[in-house]
Amino acid sequence: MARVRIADVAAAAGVSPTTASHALTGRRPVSAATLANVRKAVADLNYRANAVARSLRTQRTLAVALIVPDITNPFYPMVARGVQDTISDAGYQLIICSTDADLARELRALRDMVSRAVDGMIVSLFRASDDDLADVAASGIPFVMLGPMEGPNLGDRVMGDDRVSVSEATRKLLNSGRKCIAFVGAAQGVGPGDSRLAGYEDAMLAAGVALDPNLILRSDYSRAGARAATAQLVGREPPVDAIICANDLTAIGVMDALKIAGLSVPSDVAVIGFDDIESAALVSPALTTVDNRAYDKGVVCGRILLQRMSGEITGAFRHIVVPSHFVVRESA
Amino acid sequence: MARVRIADVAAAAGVSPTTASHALTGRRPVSAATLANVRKAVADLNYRANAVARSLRTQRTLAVALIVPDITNPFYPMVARGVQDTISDAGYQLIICSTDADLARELRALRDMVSRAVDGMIVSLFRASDDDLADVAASGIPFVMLGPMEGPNLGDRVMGDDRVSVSEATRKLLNSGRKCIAFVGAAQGVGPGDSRLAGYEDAMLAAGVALDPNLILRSDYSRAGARAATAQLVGREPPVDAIICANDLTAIGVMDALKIAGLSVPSDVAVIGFDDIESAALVSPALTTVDNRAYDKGVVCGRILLQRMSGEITGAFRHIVVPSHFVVRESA
DNA sequence: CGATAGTTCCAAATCGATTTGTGTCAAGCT
DNA sequence: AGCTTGACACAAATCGATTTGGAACTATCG
Repeated sequence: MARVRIADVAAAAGVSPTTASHALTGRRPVSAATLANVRKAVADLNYRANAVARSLRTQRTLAVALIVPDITNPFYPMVARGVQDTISDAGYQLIICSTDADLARELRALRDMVSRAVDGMIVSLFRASDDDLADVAASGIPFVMLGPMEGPNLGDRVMGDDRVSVSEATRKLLNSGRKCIAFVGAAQGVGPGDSRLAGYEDAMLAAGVALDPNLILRSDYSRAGARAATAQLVGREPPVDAIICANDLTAIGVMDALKIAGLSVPSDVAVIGFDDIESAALVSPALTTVDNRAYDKGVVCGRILLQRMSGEITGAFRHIVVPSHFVVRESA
Repeated sequence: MARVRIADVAAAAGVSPTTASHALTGRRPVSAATLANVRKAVADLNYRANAVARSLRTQRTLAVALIVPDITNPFYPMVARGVQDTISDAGYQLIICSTDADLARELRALRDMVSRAVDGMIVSLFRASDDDLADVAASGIPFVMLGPMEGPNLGDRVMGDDRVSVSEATRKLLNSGRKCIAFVGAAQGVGPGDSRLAGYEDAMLAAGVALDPNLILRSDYSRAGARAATAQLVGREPPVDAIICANDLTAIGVMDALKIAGLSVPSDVAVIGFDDIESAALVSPALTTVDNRAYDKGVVCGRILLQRMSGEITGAFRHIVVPSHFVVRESA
């Protein structure tokens, strides 16, 4: 129960703590006999170095923090997996903090991770302001921002090309002969909805179609919210024959409403989502959507962070775009 | 960039580090004037206590580790949320480690968390053996096991009543007149499938129905696997008129196969899943299933751990069962 | 043989906080 | 006045590892 210290190991091996440390870390050479003795003592006593003490001395924790708005949103676990697969070979542990998209919790997580002296951070914030990130930057801990948000140039940034990919999806609908295309999104400034709406607008304008504000609805990324919003779209003249949605849950809610209204997808109305969550392939008709490449984004974040932490790259912050894939299924 | 230490704060406030520490921790009283000076110095210098140094001295990290097989399985993020909501008020940070149900990673995570001296652990293991947990127990760190697995009495345990609830679900099918009920599960010893199968068997035997080995299929918890397995069930005589599944994904795969075979759910065949994942409500027909209460299990784990860490409970380990809910939708 | 280089090991300093032991001073009480 | 008590501040020890600066000892070589 009483923890074994390196001094105990050293005593058992008949050497000084210094030598035991050198034997275990390989920082300086020790004789083969000493090495064997120390190894044996470690095994006999079941010694595990105290990472807290080591970190204090070495000024490294071998830990990377991932701060996300909501771990139950399937996007983030997939990001986490990408990060972990990337950094764990270099010996880093991933610490995941979920903040519930709550400002106080976001701030607390940021402060706490700085205080715990993690070696690097990957942050995806919904509410925190630039000043809060400035605090992190001031601490000298390298960090990567994940998400579409604009912001100060305080660290590296990894983002999707939401705007471009939604624009392309919209163009495809136009090319396939859809005439009246609506967009169901989120309140302004909340999450990634704005850039997706911008993509929709880009494509419409590029095709010479005037934007109709009545075809742009605000929702809240939820299935129920989308269902309610869609009610406003049915029965219009000319009839809406395609709907672009800010995310997959919205698209599923839209399809609920269409079914209730007696419209069939995709023959009457085409529907396109965003994210490619697992459910997208499960609903009927299966959802045509845009894969946001969560895993790959995690990998990219992990890689940049590794390079920053090792000093391999310094100076100017990178802005890396991870392009999305269009996933064609049945709904469009 | 150079980190601010408490000595710097003390200097700025014109007191000794000792006094600064007392002012900040409240461990001993200080004069109002001193307190104000120290607070001001903290604000001016933007001081954040180094948690590593503090942990070394206090022998507490205020961190709890959650070790799970796969963070992308929606069950575990929900558990994480329950844990976090429970422990964060007490000042604990949650550290989530995903092990990919890989033995080497499970061991590494266990060792690493012991080495990092977390104050408590919640572990859900797929592969690791009892000895490995014995190491954790030997370290004196309290831990809670989450999952249905049998095992040594080394720590507190939180589990579902999978067997009972599947048994009840099966009984309901029998009561509603289903005659030929199959079970699609997983390979023996992998995950929670065994106890669910046992529940199926309990109900069948209790109803005086002999078990037919041909009605018990092994799959792998995946949609595709279940689809393939189900092929063996169609066209039998007497026809299978109900299928109990080890989890929801399996159930969804089963429904895929039934649709292909031209059978309708639930009129020809009733289907029941387990877990109540988000997709369960999204598929068509919506899946009747058993809610495994991930969030509540997280809360229970967190509560027990808090009590152990505070010394509020000691001695004999608890075995807590979190009963499941039957969720009736359209498929049965 | 003496100088030099190379091994091998140890004592002590260090990381940055908290905690213990002690001293000082002023107020309260007999 | 003398004694006790409490408030307040500081110096030094402490947590458990790593790292620095030598010391001791052994080979090698001219």
